Amino acid sequence: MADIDLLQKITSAAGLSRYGQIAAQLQARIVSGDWPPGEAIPAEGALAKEFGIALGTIRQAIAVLVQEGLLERVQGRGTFVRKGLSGASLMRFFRFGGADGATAVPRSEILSCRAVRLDKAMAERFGLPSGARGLAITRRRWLDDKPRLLESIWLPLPRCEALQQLPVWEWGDLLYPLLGSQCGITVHRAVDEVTFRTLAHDEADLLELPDAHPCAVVTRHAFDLRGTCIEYRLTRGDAFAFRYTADIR
Amino acid sequence: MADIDLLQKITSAAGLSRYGQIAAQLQARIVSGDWPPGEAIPAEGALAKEFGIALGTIRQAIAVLVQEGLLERVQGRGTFVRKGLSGASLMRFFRFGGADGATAVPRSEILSCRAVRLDKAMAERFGLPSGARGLAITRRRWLDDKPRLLESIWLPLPRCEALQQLPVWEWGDLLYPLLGSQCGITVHRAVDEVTFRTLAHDEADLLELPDAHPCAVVTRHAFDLRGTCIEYRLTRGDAFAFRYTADIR
DNA sequence: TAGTGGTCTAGACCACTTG
DNA sequence: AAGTGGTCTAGACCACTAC
Repeated sequence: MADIDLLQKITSAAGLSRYGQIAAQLQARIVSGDWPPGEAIPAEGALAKEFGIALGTIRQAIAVLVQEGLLERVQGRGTFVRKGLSGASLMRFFRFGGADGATAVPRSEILSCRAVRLDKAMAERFGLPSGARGLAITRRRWLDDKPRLLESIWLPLPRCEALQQLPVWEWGDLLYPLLGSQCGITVHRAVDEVTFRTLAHDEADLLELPDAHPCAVVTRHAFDLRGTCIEYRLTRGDAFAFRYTADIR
Repeated sequence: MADIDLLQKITSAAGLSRYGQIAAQLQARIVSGDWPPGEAIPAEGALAKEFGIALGTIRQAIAVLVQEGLLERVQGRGTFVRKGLSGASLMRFFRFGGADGATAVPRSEILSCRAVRLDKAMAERFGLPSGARGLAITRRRWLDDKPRLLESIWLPLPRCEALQQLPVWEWGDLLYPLLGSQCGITVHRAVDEVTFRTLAHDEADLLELPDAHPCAVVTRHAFDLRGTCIEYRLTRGDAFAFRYTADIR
């Protein structure tokens, strides 16, 4: 009992509750790949026994990671490591044509893909030194046989080197599953910023829209399980197809 | 014990856990005004005793309402009914000029305010019969001595009747605190939908922007504690001042 | 010092899923 | 039937806030 009290005081001094510490340890195992995405983690009872804590406490730790979106609980089946984002989530911002336009995956056409020197700002995003190398990709996305979105994507090297080996016609329509299978990167979180401007000449040409047509610009930072930025993306689409819903409080 | 088991079975049959039921009862007291916004609710121990349940269960019930945004817990002080939205939250979508533009409250200029017959769609939003009366308000909002936003607001009558009695020059810059003080309505949730279009002649005039200038349109449905829609608002602003950040997962 | 919420324990039984 | 998470109990002590 005295041991437990002492331990409690030490952890409190460190600024973390017991379940907070446990949550951090569980997170470490997920991040390290010890428990891969889609797999079940050990049962509550087993974990409680392993850490030498009560059931309620391990449940609290798990609840933290569920809240963070790292874990998913399913009654009767177990607790699972969440798979990464599908990547189709960018379409949340646009509604093109048909009724099922929201769910359909637009076809991807790679316009260019080459290794480049990252400028200072871009390298900093990826936590790399200035002048580090990256992959610069230009992509056009089609829906209903019409060009809908224009994307400029930057990825850090050498982390995404495997992509260079794979011919672009084998990439498929979604980047994130590709990052998972080829580079072992799970995209766990993305932050999108929306602004608005008019299209440049070349952009308008590629999107088959009039010159200086209004467009919505979505700037995305995507992060892996560790919280490291692993993608910077600039998406442009017809402003008049933009539609977004926000729920406040 | 047998009583408790029986009760458990009945409640399960009803599809609600014990803490779910308790949460519903607490919510009812909040909605009814029994526990007004900003006030503390009784302590956990007192509630547990009143409902004849364990501490952990009442805590779970409270957690539900915290998650819904109805309650707020503060260690050492108590659990409080959350006050409604301030109404300034619409500025989340726009960044005008200065650094503190995000926090500043724009000055409100009421252009018109009159009682009208609501059309079918509008009456349905408010849960009123077709042809019911409502208040139609046009408002222009200023920041840095420039017109920034144009708002068309509809409110249900007779719920908001008190507003008609008050001269518009005494309304102040924020609508929601006014709805609280004059009509006893707490705005607890809002759903905003963003689209883009170009300005009509009259709109461009009022915003001192060129004709057919691109604009962002925010369509808002606001709801009270009961979940009833109590405001429909259409806000228009310069598209080039639009900026919004979304965090995915 | 008294009262509040925050953390933690060591059990019990229930509901759901799978084999 | 066995294993999982979901609900609930009846306590204990700690950290924070206010008087």
